[in-house]
Parts: sequence; C-alpha cells; structure tokens
Amino acid sequence: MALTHALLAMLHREAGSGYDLTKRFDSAIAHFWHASHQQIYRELSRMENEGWLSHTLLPQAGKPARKVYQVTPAGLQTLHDWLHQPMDPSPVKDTLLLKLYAGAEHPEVLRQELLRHQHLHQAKLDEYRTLEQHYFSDPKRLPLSERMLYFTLRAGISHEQHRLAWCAETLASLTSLA
Amino acid sequence: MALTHALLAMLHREAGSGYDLTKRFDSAIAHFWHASHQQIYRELSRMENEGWLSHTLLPQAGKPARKVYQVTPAGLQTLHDWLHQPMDPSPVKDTLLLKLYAGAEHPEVLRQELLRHQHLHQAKLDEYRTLEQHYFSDPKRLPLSERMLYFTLRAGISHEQHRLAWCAETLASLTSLA
DNA sequence: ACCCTCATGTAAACAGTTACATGATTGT
DNA sequence: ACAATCATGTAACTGTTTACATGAGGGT
Repeated sequence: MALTHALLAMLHREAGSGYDLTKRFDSAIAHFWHASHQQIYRELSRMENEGWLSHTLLPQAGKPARKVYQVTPAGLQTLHDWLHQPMDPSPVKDTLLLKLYAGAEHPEVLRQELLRHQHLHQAKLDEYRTLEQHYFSDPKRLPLSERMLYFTLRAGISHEQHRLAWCAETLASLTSLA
Repeated sequence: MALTHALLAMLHREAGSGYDLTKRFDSAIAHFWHASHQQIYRELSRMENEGWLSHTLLPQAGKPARKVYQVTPAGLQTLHDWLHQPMDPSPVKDTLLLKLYAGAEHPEVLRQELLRHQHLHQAKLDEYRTLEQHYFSDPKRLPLSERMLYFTLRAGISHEQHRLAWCAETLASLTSLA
C-alpha cells in the first residue's frame, strides 16, 4: 500500500487538497511515482476514515471549497513505522522488454519501437537535466528535505541514461543483423 | 493487460501448463516481469474463454493431470496486433525513492536501507553476469529468439549497474552529511 | 516428523484505469 | 466559440496480492 505512504509523506511536507496532491504527483515526484486524481481522492477519504488525516474546508468565491488535508499524529506514526520496515527493491515490469521477448519474428517492428523509445528517453533526460540545473545547481547548500528530492532526481537521470545506452546498444545489434 | 501478452508470447515459444509458466516467470524472464501462479491460472482460463488458447490434458500417475495450453490462430493474431501497437515506456514506481522523499528526518534509517539495497543489487548483478557467461557467451551464434532474450538480460545488467552506482553516490553524500 | 517440489485451483482484499459528471474563470 | 485550469467527486471495470485449500512423492 505505498500510495498511502506517498500521500502521508506529501502531506507531512506540506498540507494540501486532493487537487494539490495530484499536481505534485505530476511534477515534483513524477520521475518515481504516479497516481491519478481518482485514486488520490478515494485514498484520502479512506485515510481520513482510518484516522490518519483530518481536513479543513477553505471556501472560495466561485469555486468548490478547497478540502485541505493534514496528517494526524496517528498518521505520522504510520508513516514512521513504514519507513523503518526494510523493503525489497520494487519489482520491474517492462513492456518494451516483453515485446523483445515476444517479437523475435518481427525484428523490424522492434527496431522502430526501440527508436521511438530512444527519443522518448532522450526527451526525459533533457527535461531532468534542466530541472537539475534549475533547482539543484548547488546541492550542498540545500536543506536535507530538498537534498533528498535531488537524490531521487539523480536516480531518474541515471535511469534515463542507462536506458538510452541500452537502446543504442540493442539497435546496433539489431541493425547489424539486417 | 500485458500479462495476457506475456502468456501468449511464452506459449507461442513453447506450449506448457500453468505450473510450467509460473516457473518460467521465475527464471527466464524474472528480470523484467513477474506474475504469481494465482494470476496465471485465472488468466489462462480467461484467455481460453476468449478463444486465444486451447488445452490438452496429460494424465500422470499420482499427480494431477498436466493441463497443457497452446496458442490458437486467434491468440497469435492478438499477440501480433499488440506487438504492432506503439507503447509508452512503463511508468516507474519506486518505493526506495519514495522512502528518501518521505524520510528526510531520519537519514540514518535511509542509510541502512540504501546499504541493504546496494547488497541486493550486487547479488542480482552477479547472478545476471553468471547467466550471461553461461548462456550467452557467444551471442552472434544464437538464434534470433535467444538473441532477444539476451538483449533483455543486458537491460537487466544495465539496470543493476546503474542502481548500484546510484546507491554508492547517494550513500557517499548521505555519509558526508553525518 | 517436517519441509520441498509437483500440480491444481478459489476467494477476498487491495490497487489502478477509464468513463462519467459538474460548474466557474481565464486565455486564445 | 473553444480549450485550459481550478476543484471536486462517483461508478464500473480491470489487474494484482495475499490467504486459503488439497494431495502425492521425495529428501533430511
């Protein structure tokens, strides 16, 4: 149930509404987690029922009221317990590799798909590098919570780099076959 | 629904029972996909209902009969269609990075967890390298279907390497803080 | 005696996606 | 006029995990 803990962590950093959290998933931590607004709203109600969150309604003119959630002491305890539990590396599920496995009889299709992915990974890498320069150009002077975010971005950069290299290597092998 | 296509691909390579497929998930393609036997049995029935698979019962002395599935022409068509559809890179979900994001207030806990993961990734890398030497020491002489498997293993190796390097980098930063 | 492998499955809970639904404000 | 952003949610479906369930044979 890691979505629970992602939400607890986000709200512990800063209280916010379902809408705010949706945007944070799509920006600050998009490189290692995703959740849709439907999932988020559902999970927030569930967590409030468990007693891990409470909310305050902030009315706004012309818009639905913002339902701002914050973590209760019980929620903080839950987050803390989770943090102390050792966990296995997240299992990999990779559709592109599955395609390679499935498509040995159609190497040209695979080559096209690898090329597409190569470009997508290059775009992601560029994006992450821009973020790095923009927000983390002097990491040693950042507070710890920001340093941690920087480490996750470094993981994203490293991931895209290795993927790019692997795409190139695989394309070279595939092409030399034809 | 990529489990469907994973099973089609596996059975297209070689017919087998639910039990066989469970083992293949845990060996040949463990580095890029996983499925439990419960999922597999349920999905196989569903796929047979759809007309993508058929089965033959092979009775055995003292054991339940082996229910050996094979792909029908309709199933092959489904696999083929899927292969030709371009797909986005699989989204990442990484609990370790989530922990970093969540645990800025407990760097010592994170350090321990990073160390554990470093060792786990080293073990995986060693395992993959052994496989590489054993089965793929002369990749150019392998049939295409085996070459494809080799490419997926290369991706696994690359993944473990980059993770190891990232763990080391992050541990170094974290340690220099304390 | 106890655990592992072989071999099959069901049931319940949990997680994630897709589609539906509303309504004001701001920008092109 | 049309689309995007702000802001909330429900419902149905699909996918995944965990627990339960059975039973023979082989190894320590």
